[in-house]
Amino acid sequence: MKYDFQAIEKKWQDNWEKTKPYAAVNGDPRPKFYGLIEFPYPSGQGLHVGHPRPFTAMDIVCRKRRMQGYNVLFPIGFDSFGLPTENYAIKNHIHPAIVTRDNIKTFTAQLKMLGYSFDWDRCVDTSDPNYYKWTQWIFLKMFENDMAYKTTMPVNWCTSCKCVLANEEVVDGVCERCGSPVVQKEKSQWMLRITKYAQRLIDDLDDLDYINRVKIQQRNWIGRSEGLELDFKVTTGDTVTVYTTRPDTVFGVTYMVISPEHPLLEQWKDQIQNWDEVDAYRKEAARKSDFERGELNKDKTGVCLQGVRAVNPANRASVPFFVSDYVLMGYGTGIVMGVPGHDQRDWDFAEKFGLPIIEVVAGGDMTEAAYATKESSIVVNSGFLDGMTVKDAITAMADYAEKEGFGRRKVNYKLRDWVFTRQRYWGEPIPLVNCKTCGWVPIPESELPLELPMVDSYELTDDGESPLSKMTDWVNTTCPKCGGPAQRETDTMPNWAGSCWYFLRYMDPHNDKEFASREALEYWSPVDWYNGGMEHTTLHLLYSRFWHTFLYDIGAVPTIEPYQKRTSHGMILGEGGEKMSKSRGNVINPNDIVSQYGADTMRLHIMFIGDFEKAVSWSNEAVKGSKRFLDRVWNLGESCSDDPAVSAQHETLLNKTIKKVTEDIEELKMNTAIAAMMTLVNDYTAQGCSKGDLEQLLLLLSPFVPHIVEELWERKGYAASYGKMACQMDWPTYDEGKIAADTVEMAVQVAGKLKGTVVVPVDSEQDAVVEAAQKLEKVQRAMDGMQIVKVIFRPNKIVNLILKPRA
RNA sequence: GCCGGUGUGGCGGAACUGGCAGACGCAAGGGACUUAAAAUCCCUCGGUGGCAGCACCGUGCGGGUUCGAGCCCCGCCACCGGCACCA
Repeated sequence: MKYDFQAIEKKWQDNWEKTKPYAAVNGDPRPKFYGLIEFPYPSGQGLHVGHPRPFTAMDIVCRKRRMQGYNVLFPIGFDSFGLPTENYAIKNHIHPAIVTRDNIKTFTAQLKMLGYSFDWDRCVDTSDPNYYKWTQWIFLKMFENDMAYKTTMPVNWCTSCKCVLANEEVVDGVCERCGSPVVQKEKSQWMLRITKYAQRLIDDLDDLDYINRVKIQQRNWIGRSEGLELDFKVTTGDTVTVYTTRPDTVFGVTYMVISPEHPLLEQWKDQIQNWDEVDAYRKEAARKSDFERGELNKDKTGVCLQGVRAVNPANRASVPFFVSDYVLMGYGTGIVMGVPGHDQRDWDFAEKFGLPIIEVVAGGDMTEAAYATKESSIVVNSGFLDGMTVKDAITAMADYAEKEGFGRRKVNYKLRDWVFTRQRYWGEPIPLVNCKTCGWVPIPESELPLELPMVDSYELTDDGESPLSKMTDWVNTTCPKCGGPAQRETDTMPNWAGSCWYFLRYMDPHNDKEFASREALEYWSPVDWYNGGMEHTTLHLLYSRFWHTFLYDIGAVPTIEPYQKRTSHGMILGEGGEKMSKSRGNVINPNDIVSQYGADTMRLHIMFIGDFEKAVSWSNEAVKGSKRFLDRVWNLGESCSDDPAVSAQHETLLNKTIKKVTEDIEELKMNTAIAAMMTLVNDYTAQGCSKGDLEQLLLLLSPFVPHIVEELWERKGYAASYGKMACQMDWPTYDEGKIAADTVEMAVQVAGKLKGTVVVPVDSEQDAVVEAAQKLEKVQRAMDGMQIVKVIFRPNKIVNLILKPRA
């Protein structure tokens, strides 16, 4: 017998809409639980099958928490600024605000259709001026605290679209949209000093319950390294500084290299005898994109600076100076010491330019390749360092350099400051004006939000300036400080801005005095459990940790870290295990699954499909199994007896199942939790069940498949007798005593090979089990002509008989 | 190259702390019901040999530790994700 899921799901969704059983209550005396999912970008394609995976998982966790007595905040919103909407708007000549409004409508309907227990009254939308007012406010706080600054830097420029592209829009060196080459172009940009927080963003990870790969990826991205800054005297009369993590190899320096972008080159112009050649090389390097420089990295290029030499501070040797693009301006000092013996890049360079290669750590073959040393390798050819291990020599050289005054210990990070501006329309306006006399001046807080003007054309300009730059009425304003003429900043914030703090707004979404009240922040902070995609680990997750730590420093939020726990889900792939994409035609639309099988089946199946953390491929065929399971549950409602007690025959399995489901949900092992419930249902179906048995099952199922559960809960009269919906009941508890059976089945092995099992009383002694085991036919056969020399015995688990031939 | 991760039936996946490999589901085959089909229900379902009892083999490959290894150790291979001239 099939159930009418369409009618049932509609009925309960309407009910929840009216009765709001999932509303979070600020200041409630119950313990709080804040569960968070990454709010979706409301794209024109609507909800993707990838969304329900994390959403359903957290919905289950939150529904269970409510049943466990928590005051749960499980909010939803929309991250609605961004490029796809803007591009769609350009193509179809519809204003992005309208596109966004329509898309949010679609998303809202789809999310409600899946029965999530969101508190819809707290919904936020990052492109709503009431929201981005506070995004701008936080930016102004950053500006006030010297965390935002403007600088000129190269950006990606599409030669065909004549516009600036975000890094994410550059794929393999070409424009994602038109396939034209992307080149670098200098532009003035607002930057955020995330590097100031590099160390804290590493250190504060220690106390957080993040899955390990997230922590590792963030640490690697920040890229802390400990080393030494070393000063080298140069024949130009200057002293240059290099950064090295390997001061033990200073005696192996045979040349120096400076980055083509280094400003010092310009200063040395008159002393470089082959300046024309050097200058040509610089210009060539400038033309290359980062991508080309990276791609062509195998073949080293460079030019020797004629007339410039450096002196090795360790051994007074004079070494040549080169310019080469394998040295990056953005890391360290833009100058490196060349140690070809122990760095493969330096080795390649030395080979190409015929430079000497000195072995300073024993163990390798310098004619073949650089020798990658270990901490325990021994230093040679290095004066006072000779005979030391690499590890000791690093310390010894650092001490020596500091004592002699030509070096300092130094920590470096790979993390760069955050380029915070986009030359686009559909983003938060930056609330600053540029005044000839006062410089950059923030607009007064009372004028926030600085709203995006409605422009006639939000299309891109030829010169790469933001579409806002053409809005002269809007651009030209007066300086808030001196009252003189001034211009507004016309770039907007990147799409990561709004998501940096949205979880704070959920705590107090309608507040028009502050981004959230102190009481709300103190009550709900921090987010207890945040689930999201691995692809956001070094972007959104890191950015929002940075903002939050900054907000803590200025006293705006009560905790240092925003999220106590972070988990991550795997991707849903198409049928063949390939990424879902329009071009492959393998995109699964959740709508189709819901209309064919119902929301409960969709929810159940997306959880049952596999290990939550791993990528899985979707199978339309397999969905049927989940539907069949729900049909069987429905049938139990028709067939169960009226007995309100849990029946003895199901007691053990039921208690085991409650334990399994209770524990598995906490580890997001929804697949095994569901498997356990399937086993229970199979047992109920085969042996029949009572109303009491069914009641417990429904409570367990309630977070997973809420619609069918509420319907059965009502029909079978539980709702009437308790006066509550199933989702408002207490979570079922289990009794360990009822899980433990009187007897246990133990494995019997002979010489490690399984021969059978014996059923014995729990906690049987070794002798009794061995005796029982020897009665097994297979054991007897194996023992023919043998005697027992040893018995391995693990109570209630296994007995293993070790035999040898009878003498 | 570096850092993570993964590898188990035809498929998705289970397996506690080293203790009965393959739970649960899909597909497949056989049967029941049906005029028939769908749905539902029952049975089989890692491989090889055998009518069968049963025997042997089996968790990417090669070694090792152990009474016992999918799980631990050493050495490989393949795939996935991230970073990548970061000195």
